[in-house]
Amino acid sequence: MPRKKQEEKRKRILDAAAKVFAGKGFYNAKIKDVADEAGVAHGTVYLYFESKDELLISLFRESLIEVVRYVKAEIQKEKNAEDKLRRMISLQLELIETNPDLTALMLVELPQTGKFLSSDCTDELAAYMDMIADILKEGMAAEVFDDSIDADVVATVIYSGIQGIATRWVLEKMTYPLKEVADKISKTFLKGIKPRQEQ
Amino acid sequence: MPRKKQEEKRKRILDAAAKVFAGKGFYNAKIKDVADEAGVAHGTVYLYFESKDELLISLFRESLIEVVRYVKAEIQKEKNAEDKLRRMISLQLELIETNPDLTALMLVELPQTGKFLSSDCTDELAAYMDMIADILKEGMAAEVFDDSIDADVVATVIYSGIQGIATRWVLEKMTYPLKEVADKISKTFLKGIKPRQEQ
Amino acid sequence: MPRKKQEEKRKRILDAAAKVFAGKGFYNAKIKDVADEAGVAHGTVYLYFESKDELLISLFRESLIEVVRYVKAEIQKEKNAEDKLRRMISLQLELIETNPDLTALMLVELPQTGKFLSSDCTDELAAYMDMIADILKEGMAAEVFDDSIDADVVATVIYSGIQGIATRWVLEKMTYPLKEVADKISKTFLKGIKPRQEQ
Amino acid sequence: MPRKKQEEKRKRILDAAAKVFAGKGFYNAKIKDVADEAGVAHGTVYLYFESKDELLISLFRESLIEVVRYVKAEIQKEKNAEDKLRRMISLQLELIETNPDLTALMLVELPQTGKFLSSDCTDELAAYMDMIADILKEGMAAEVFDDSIDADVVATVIYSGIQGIATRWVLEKMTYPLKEVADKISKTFLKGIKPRQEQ
DNA sequence: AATGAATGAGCTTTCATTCAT
DNA sequence: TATGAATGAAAGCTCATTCAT
Repeated sequence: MPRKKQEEKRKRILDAAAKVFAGKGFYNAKIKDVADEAGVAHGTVYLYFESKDELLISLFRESLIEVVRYVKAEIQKEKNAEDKLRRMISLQLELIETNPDLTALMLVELPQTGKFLSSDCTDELAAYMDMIADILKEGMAAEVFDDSIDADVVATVIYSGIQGIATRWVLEKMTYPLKEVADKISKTFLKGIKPRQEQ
Repeated sequence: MPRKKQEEKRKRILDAAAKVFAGKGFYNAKIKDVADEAGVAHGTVYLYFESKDELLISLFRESLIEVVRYVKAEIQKEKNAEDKLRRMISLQLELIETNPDLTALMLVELPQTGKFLSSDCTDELAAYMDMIADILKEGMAAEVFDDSIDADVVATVIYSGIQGIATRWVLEKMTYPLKEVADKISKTFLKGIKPRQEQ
Repeated sequence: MPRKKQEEKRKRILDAAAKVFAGKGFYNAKIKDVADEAGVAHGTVYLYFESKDELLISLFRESLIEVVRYVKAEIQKEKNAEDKLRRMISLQLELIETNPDLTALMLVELPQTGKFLSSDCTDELAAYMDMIADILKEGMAAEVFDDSIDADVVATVIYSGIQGIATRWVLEKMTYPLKEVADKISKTFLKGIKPRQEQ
Repeated sequence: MPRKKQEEKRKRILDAAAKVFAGKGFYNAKIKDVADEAGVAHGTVYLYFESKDELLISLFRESLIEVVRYVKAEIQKEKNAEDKLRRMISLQLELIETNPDLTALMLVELPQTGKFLSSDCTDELAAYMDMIADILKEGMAAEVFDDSIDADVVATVIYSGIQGIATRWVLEKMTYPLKEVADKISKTFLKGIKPRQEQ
């Protein structure tokens, strides 16, 4: 089988895994379910992935890598830290809206699994968090952000806040559009909830 | 057997479950593990809980109820919305520091499980979120908080932000004290990350 | 506790066992079910019977002994073998109608159990079969029964035939009265199904 | 795997189940026992049968269907009702002699189970009983059987009588040949046990 | 490479039995 | 005696993984 075909099948299995794992949870999902969804025999999954665990980890890692790369690229286009932050938040929510399966999975299974599977995708997650922290630090340096904040703490809070909104959106009926929520989040973090004179 | 003794054993099993489920994850934990930790035979667990699932759900629900009751009571003691919010954040982190097992479980298993087990503990979670939203609304009415914010969205972001910090703390080595982090979080949400003249 | 009370409780448990075992089958019935039905704690059952198996065996043996004694006594009152046979068949069906629980149990569980539990109630069953064979032999000696028949074989066929009718009656809705069936059975065995001149 | 091979393995499991269930009783037999006897892993049993219960039911139903078909076919070859009845009794005992496992199972487990498992094999059993009743009715119409008999009752008695003999044969050492017993049974039912002039 | 029949480790759960009260 | 909480052996069943085809 040509390299191309192979890669394609691998991708099909990964996509199926995202859908199935997101739909019924990693532990409730059977390899057979994933194989069926991908349209292959369940034995075939083992030609591409070592184990069920490895399938999940691969899914996490590769998705995260892709997301980080994409978001980083998009952010470079913005001039200043504030716009970068706004764009990042907005992008993140867009991704969630576009790939709810993968998102649900990350939100719901990654913490679960990340802790117990010996996964290296922690690195990728850290990379993402670092990206946010970097934006913050850039802003602090440029004095558009308060230089007394703790970049790591705030980065974590921002990342988790977005995830929390996403979780709610996913667990509820996924009805309302997330775009308008992005502005509310950005505003919350940028200006805080206490009123300011100058605004 | 006296009622007292019975309740005590039930509690012991719940505590053991919190520890074991937090330690190895719900799906990796065996009923035998919980029983051993509680110092009872594994059959005994089934005298107090219908099934492994019900054990987890009970653990979630009862813990959440207790936490919500406690935090609500504490918050009443504060005069204004800003202090209530600070106190709430601070309390939440204290609780996390005091009961890392339970916290880890909530952070890591609740999303996982909440989605797939037909649990009613969603109600309790909603109650918590509502409590935060209520503080925000009170502050908006008193004009100490910006009245243009969306209380539900911000409540979710705050709640998730705290959880995110907690997750990081739990997944990392749980070394540094969370108390000082509380102030950083409060400040982030109250003042935002953009500098202000008046401060 | 007086001897009298003790015996009464033992009897209550046996009766409960008959009802419960007949109702859901020996293997599906729990000791708890029997205890509940008897109105005692389930631990109490073990004060009167060694084990669940022994409870069943006791039930079988004691009931069989009682039945054999009763039927034998009744039969003595009849003068000739033919009347004895008729009476035996009739009595047997009456007993079935009066104690459907016990009967169902004997029909349904005795074969099952008789084979696998090391039970001595085989003796009692043999005693019953012997009683029938004795009637037949008596009739053969008195030349009211054909002396070419094999008493053991015919006794078995008669006994089983009655049980078969009873089984059907029990498994169906137990509606129609068994009495009239008794005559049909007697006639079948006495005269056969081929027409006779003299009748 | 070819259809043929699959069917063969299914058959092997059914045969093993007949042997094992007959040998130790359904409830005492473990799936592992059946699997071992069939020479497969215990998980394999579940590839062919939904559950232990379903295995038993399948065994009953399929065996009964086969027996009924075979006996019916054989009986057609006989001209008159009397010969048909003799042949039926004789065939039945032959089958018992040839397949003691299956027979023991039917005798011992079918009543037990038929009552508690929601089985449709009652239909098959009824078909068998009907077949006997049909022979009787045919004889009654042709006036070779007494037209005052109740075909259903007599059919039940005959069927049960044969089973009773079989049970005894199975529970005892299965030594003597059943063939000669067949004649005794036939004679019992045809001529009755009371002597006749014409014979 | 792909298949899916077969495997068997390992789990949850049940319930007969025990024994402290 | 009577109770019922506690025990733990044991069994049914699942499903990730393997491997002959």
